[in-house]
Amino acid sequence: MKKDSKRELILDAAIKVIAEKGFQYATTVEIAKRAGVAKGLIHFYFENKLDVLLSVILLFWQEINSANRKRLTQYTSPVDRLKAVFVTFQELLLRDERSLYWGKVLNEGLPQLHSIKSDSLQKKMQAIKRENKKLTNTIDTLIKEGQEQGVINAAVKPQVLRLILGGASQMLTYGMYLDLFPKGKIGFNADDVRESMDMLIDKFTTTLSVKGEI
Amino acid sequence: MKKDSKRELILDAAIKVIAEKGFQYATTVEIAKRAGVAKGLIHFYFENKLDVLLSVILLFWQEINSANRKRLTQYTSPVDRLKAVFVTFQELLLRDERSLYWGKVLNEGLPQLHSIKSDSLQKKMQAIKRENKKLTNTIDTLIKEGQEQGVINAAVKPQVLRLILGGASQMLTYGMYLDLFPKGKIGFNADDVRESMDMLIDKFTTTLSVKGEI
Amino acid sequence: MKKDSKRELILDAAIKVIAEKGFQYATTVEIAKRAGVAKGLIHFYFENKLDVLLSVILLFWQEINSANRKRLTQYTSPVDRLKAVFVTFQELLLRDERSLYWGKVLNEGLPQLHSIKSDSLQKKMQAIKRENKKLTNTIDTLIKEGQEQGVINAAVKPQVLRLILGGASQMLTYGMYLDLFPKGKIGFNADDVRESMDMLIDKFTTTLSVKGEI
Amino acid sequence: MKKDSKRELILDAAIKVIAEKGFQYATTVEIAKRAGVAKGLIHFYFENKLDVLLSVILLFWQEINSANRKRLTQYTSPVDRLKAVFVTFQELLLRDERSLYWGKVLNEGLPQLHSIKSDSLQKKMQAIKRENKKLTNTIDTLIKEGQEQGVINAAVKPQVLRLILGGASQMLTYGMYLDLFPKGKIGFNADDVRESMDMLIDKFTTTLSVKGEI
DNA sequence: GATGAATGAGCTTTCATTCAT
DNA sequence: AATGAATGAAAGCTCATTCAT
Repeated sequence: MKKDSKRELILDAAIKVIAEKGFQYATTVEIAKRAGVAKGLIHFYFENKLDVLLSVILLFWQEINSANRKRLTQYTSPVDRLKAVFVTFQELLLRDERSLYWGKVLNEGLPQLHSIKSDSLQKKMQAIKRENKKLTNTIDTLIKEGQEQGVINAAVKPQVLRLILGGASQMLTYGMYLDLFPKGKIGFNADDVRESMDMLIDKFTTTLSVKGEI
Repeated sequence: MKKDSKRELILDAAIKVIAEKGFQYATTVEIAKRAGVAKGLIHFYFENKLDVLLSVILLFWQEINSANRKRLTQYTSPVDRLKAVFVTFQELLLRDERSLYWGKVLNEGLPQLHSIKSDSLQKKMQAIKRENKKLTNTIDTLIKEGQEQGVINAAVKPQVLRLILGGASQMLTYGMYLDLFPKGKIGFNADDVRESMDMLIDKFTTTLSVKGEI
Repeated sequence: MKKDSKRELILDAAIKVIAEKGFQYATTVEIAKRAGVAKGLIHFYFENKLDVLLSVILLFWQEINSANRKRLTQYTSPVDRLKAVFVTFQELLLRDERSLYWGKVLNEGLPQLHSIKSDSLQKKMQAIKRENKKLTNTIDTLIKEGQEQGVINAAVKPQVLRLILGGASQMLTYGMYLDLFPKGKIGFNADDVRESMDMLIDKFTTTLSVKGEI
Repeated sequence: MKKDSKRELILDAAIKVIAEKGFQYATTVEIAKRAGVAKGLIHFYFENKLDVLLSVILLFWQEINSANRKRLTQYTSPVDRLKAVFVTFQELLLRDERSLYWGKVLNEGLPQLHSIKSDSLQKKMQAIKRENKKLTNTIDTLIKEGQEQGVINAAVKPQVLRLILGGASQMLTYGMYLDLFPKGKIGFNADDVRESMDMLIDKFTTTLSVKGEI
């Protein structure tokens, strides 16, 4: 940890600068300045600027999957577990200021695989996709299980429901990010986000005996 | 129309290149090449590269508000009108291939206002924000009306519901965009998107006398 | 004159724009705009932008030599004629506002001959040098005659005296040019310039009987 | 000195290229090539191309004022001190080849202050004007003192005499500059220049009890 | 490990010039 | 004669990356 402290300073600075300026407009000079290290050091710890971005993103997906692994063991019903996934997502992003920037960074499109020459970066990209797919599969599987058990509306295609929930979750979190800045006061807080996501998932479930329209 | 054909070629090319590469990686050279014009012509019709981006975005919001103005007169109930807003959104984006790119371009973060020096671009930014606000206000107002009339769940804050619907809509449309490319087959089509949005909105309404779970 | 009116408008505009911005920063767009004609018309009347500059300069030297031809016939003594040359110079430059700009344009260095490819421009350059040489020769000859007649200090090399008189004349005129602009009020006027040049020349002459140190 | 060697190489190269081509035709590529460095390095040491020009000019005026400060303590009479100012000027310019280029660079018109956006360049311009004013004031003051003591012709306005002397000095030096190039052999040398300036100043003085022609 | 001077490919932008109308 | 849309060479400048210290 002492050993890697500079590397972490760079990653921390990179998340913020990339979130604020976007990947291309985030310059190595500014990242280094924000991290309090010399410009050259970035290329000591990372292959190149893209490597920094990929490292930031991979770290996020690894953390989210790792957090999910722990949390999902606590629930058994598909609906509770589905809610838990999004709670994990929100918790990770709302943990601290730095994490909130992550939500913005993830919006940065990943570069086309074929445009990456370096082998090690190719592998890092594959790792990111694998982690990403892991979460996607988790969600889709939970939805399907819920539909088979008759507690989730079977009329909705799993991937469509995933996109609805993911889109809503992302948008609400993005709202939290904007709230960091004075201009963008949005009128709701982290608790509202959590409740709203739970409520949204409930719209697609019939966990209790029966209940209205689903 | 003949007069502005080259200008439109540039805008069309810009939408695609920006959607594929992102604004920052979209070079003027490539936009010009794709439009089949000399690169100098871009700066004849536009102040600079940013002006091209802003022009594309402004055009979109103007078209969407204009389409809404027409469509909303056809409905009276807040719920129907709310659905109509998102139908307009989907229709505009699914109209043709070019439009689909728009959804991607809109994800490009707008530059910080204070970083724009030029007066005319400042004005263009203001115009975009105005059009954007117009849509936002329309949606929020419809939700509030629905809540006052008791047909939309009053427990959800209007701006939260707007973000949920907007996020879902955007994510589903983005899925359609990915479908353009061989790799990303997503397993649902434009009709699915429309139905899903209607269904999602219905989750928050009690159009029928039945109150159900809302 | 009606025939060439547009050509003259362009030359007039060019003098001012070049004086204000310098030759390179004087754009054809601005020259055309100031002249009230279309940009393309410049290339109808002139081979290229350099041709405009050379035409402006050639015109000046032709006018000055032509004015000298007339004026010099009115005087016989070398000293009077020498003074007359500089009076012509001042008069031409102080004739009107446009002329004053000339003084500034003349400061623009002439391009290296070998960098001019076009034959016709090569010829125009030669013509300018010829006109320039004509004036130089006139001055040097007058000084030599004065020295031979014992009325001009023979200790000064003719070309040195020419440079002294030319430098002083140019500097004083340049002061008048600066006076056009609010900031540069210089505290002397056209009459002061004329008197000063006469006085300066007198310093090097013994026109009267004898008189002190010369 | 080792530290700044590249920066000085750039300044040296810039002086020459600007003198030969004029500021506007002096390209950063050529300055870099002549200095033997990469073109990017220019923008490492200087804000932009204009900054290079301003730095060159400021350096000159600082050197001239500094040299004057030392030299002027050696003389007491206004006339001797006035001559000394121009000797300093000549000496600085004739010190080595590089210095001679300075005379040409100084002829480049300074850009209009209001066209400079950058704060630091605004300050550099102010510094140049201050140094310039310092020399101007020195000369004008010496002339006035001489006039009050009755040794300099009181009929000439100080600023007019300054322009006469300055113009002559500049023109003679410019002649020396042309002598660098094969084509322009001018027939006088550095000693001629110095003597001529002394002689010119003497024309306006009555150092000896004799009043002579003044 | 850490620094920052130095590099140069690649970008946006300018603008003289052309040419169809 | 006159226009101005269109061209493209060439410029200034940025910034990821390298490397001697």
